Amino acid sequence: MIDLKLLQKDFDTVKEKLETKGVSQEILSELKKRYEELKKAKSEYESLQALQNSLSKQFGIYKKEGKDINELKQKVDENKKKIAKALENQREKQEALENLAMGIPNIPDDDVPVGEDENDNVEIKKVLTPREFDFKPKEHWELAEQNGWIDFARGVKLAHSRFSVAYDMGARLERALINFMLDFNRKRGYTEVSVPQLVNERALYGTGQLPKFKDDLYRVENDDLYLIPTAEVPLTNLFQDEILKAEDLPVKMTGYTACFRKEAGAAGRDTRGIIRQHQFHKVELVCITKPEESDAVFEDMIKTASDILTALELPHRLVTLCTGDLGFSAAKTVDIEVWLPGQNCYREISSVSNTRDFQARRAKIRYKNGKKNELVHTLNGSALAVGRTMVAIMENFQQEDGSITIPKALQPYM
RNA sequence: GGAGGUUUGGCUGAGUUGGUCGAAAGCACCGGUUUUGAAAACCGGCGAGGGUAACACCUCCCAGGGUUCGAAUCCCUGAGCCUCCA
Repeated sequence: MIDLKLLQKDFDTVKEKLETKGVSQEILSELKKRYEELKKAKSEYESLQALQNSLSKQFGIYKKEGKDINELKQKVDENKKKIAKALENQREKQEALENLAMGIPNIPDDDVPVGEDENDNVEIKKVLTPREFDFKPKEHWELAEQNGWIDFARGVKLAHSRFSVAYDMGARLERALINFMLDFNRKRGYTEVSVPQLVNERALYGTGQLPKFKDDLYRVENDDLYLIPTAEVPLTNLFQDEILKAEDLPVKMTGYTACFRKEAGAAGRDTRGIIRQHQFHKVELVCITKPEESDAVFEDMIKTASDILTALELPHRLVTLCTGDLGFSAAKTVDIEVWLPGQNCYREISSVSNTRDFQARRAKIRYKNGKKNELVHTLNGSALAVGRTMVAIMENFQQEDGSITIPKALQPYM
């Protein structure tokens, strides 16, 4: 959630920043109005409550002393009615505010390039040079089927479209990659954490998937739980409602989970292959930091993800997302795109975001800064998406006959 | 699935004949005195959120509802933990 005090104090700056993310001034004015209304409703309720409290105290004293309480009782009853009204009003205002505020995206950092969509993203650098092919490289689904690594038809039979089955070397490669990545991250100082892959609504509000992106989540009806779309959700919410000790920061975690997404808005995109599946595997990084350290940690996370690709000999590039392409919770995001010779383009394989205090405010994650409690910064990033790494290995390591070699770094894991 | 117990501040733990209880006490922690230094001892401070220039004030004793002028304390519903039975 954005800082409503900041909105009230410095409306123009917030407005200017959020306009680049597609939020209209009208919505922000409305938000500010509702915030002010809530404050007013709150103070009305509280002064009535204060009166009630002091009358009640008096009531007790009168009774003890045997004084006549009829007059007092009448007063108190009247006030009670007012309180009920004021409380209802306050609740209405609170709800009205939250309904709006929870749907407002994070404010982009100052150094995020302003732009409309992915075409305005800014490349930072390329790492490793793509290999020259003396034959026409195939796309991964062709290679996967030819080698018997992935069975698309049977995935559909078991569930529905966008599900697949990995066999033999395909399944082993997936497992090897998970282990390789977790070890790699662990050596970089990230603690391995294994978390639930079903979470409650509160957690999804905390990281910002709800209320806006409900359509993209799988929900377990009977227990009112959701399948996680990314390990960011459980890993970040591990600390919801907590006040961390300054000396325990930064918390650096890595975790492997399956991820589940309905891909509601992606009809027709990437329908072939395993680029976009309803269930995929991902090794995630999540960090909780003091505000002043989050930039450094952000860089460390990007470096870690990039270094995994380098270790796997996969050419890639780093791209700063422009304001229009920035996700809901992110103040700044750097995507890592891996080179896919079969598709002849770079495709996203990791996305590292600093959400600043946006998620921390929603999930109430704070730390003790001296005497004061302050919101932490939370960051998340993939390191890496396992399925897409498999795609990249297949396409980059394919031979003319369609066979695939395994990157040296991965061989001990196979 | 059935029966019972339990849930209090960072921890331990009082408080359950409803009133001045946001809550005793101890530990931990912070500051001071003392000390060459440390320990011990003594003195003081010490939950969280909102609100304020600072006070005041409001809210929170698992969560949500209810009874009452007034609830940590009574009633209902739910959750977590524990024990017993199936």
